[in-house]
Amino acid sequence: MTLRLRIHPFSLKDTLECGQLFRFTKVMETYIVQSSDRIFSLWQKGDDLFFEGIEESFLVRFFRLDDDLDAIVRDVDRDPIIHQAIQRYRCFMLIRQDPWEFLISFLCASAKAIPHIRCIIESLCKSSGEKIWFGDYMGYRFPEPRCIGPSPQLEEVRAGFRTDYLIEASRCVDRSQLLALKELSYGEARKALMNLSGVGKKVADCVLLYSLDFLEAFPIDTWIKKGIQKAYFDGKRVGEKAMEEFVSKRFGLYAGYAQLYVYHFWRNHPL
DNA sequence: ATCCAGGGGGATT
DNA sequence: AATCCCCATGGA
Repeated sequence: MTLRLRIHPFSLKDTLECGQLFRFTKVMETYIVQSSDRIFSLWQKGDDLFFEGIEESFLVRFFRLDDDLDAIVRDVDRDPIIHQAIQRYRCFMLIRQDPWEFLISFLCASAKAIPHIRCIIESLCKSSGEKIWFGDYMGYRFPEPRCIGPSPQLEEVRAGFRTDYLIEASRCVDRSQLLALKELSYGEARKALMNLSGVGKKVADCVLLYSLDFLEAFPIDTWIKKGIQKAYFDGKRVGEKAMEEFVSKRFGLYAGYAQLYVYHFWRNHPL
């Protein structure tokens, strides 16, 4: 059965393909998406989002339609630069993902290009077995905690130096521990995540923002760093600490949404 | 061939 | 705290 949802400023293509989500396949104009234990299909026509294989309530959480985007954008829109980014990139939605899957995915992502990250993750899922069908499309489930260990199959994933990160995370972390981080303050949760090897500030902030509802997290990667320096510091080098303080003061409680907009703004229009 | 890709860890300054 | 180097892999 096909269901429909109206979402106004919304681009399904950009939201799925912008690098926050890795497990999807495009068949014509339809996306088959896998996230946590779900597999479903989506396509967009104008302001209408059509979907199969999933209930509406899942998508409302998935695309964070439960956020008051108008209020968030109003709050974050604090200078001409972010204003411009919002105008063009507001149709990009922040996707709320499963913390375990997201953590492992971003452990694979360091110093990698997006297409290759997708290959590694697909290969990781394939290596852990468990086929799942959606119509005549066959996918693989994401490996559960404790299911990634030293093995020939894992070697075949060819994750390079990231392999040890995956093994340790699989040994030390489960979903309940990750979800429990939601009860902590942003700073405490961030510190806790950074105890894992392979998790520094950037990856910790991504996990907090994209899977644990810490909207104040503002992941700073190489692109953002360059953009902030050029746009806000007249091209001069800025220390990590100073930059963190700047973005937190400038963008406030919903800095994560600001990050989504300026990230794509600076990637697509290098200064 | 050489560089770089949504980084992180460890040592050194 | 800032800077260097290394980590393993594949694509440009």
